[in-house]
Amino acid sequence: MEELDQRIVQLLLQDGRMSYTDLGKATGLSTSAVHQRVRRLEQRGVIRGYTAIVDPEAVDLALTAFISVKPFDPSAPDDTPERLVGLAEIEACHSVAGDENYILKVRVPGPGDLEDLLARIRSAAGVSTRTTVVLSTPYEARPPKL
Amino acid sequence: MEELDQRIVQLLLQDGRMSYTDLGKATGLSTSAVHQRVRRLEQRGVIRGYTAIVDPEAVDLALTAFISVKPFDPSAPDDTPERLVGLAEIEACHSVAGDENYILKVRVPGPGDLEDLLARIRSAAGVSTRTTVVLSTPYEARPPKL
DNA sequence: GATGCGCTGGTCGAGTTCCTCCACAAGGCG
DNA sequence: CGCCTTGTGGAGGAACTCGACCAGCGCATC
Repeated sequence: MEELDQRIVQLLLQDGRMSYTDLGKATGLSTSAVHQRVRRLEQRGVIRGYTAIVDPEAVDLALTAFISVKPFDPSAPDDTPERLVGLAEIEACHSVAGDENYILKVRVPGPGDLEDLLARIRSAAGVSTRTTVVLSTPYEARPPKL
Repeated sequence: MEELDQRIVQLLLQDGRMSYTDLGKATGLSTSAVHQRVRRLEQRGVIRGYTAIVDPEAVDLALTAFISVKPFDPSAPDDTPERLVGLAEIEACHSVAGDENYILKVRVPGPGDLEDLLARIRSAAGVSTRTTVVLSTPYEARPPKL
């Protein structure tokens, strides 16, 4: 990816609502040119979308946890992600190397909901779980430096 | 938080670039009223910012990993997050319950960079590390359901 | 080595839409 | 009643978006 696109992406990572006009000023391009490039980045899949960064506690999702997941039957075909995709509390699902197969990042209002969620995960995917509760998060969702 | 704010936040989680006019149509409020509410949400810290969601591979950050971190000296005052905040490869830092003290989420171009980063983490924070490499991520950064 | 063609990626301008601020109204509440 | 909060509506200015046009470049053709 070339220099200009990279700078545009960098700027949009830092402020996803920046206007095309400002992006143009920051990159030395005209508004239309920037707009065109952003559209291309979007349809190439480099930019997958935009979102607000929200304080989880303010929306009643005070409890974050990582759940490591391992199928009961390692020989069965592994469709864990599809089985879990319907659980909205799961923010992310990573397939990982190591003892367990997947790491899930989940957010729930409180401990009771976590207990409930764990039961639903186990029954939906046929897996055993190991949960690591997040006590606090010093930082999160930092934009990467390109 | 009341119903209307919640719906606005929900919409902005799904599309961080939605215009105030559209937010108004979706919530039945006038453009000005929505704008006012969003501003309040921002300055109350409910909305911390906006960002583009970018395909990591497209920006040469193909390797994601979780690094669990534990100080060499458990009795020393723990300022690990501050010591690591300067390392741009670290996307998130969570203090967790369990055997280790923190879980870091990091992104680097490749294995060599991970090795290098681990060395920098250890020397900067005086910690031992255990890293879990992400093989693939079925989904990530899903907007929570409010 | 020129000529000419198509492609890519840029500027410019104009019409439309959106943002943003302000004045004012409607509803709690002491 | 007065005050605070939260809405509405409108107007001026800024931003978006589209089309027309242009410059550079690769390349087949003469």
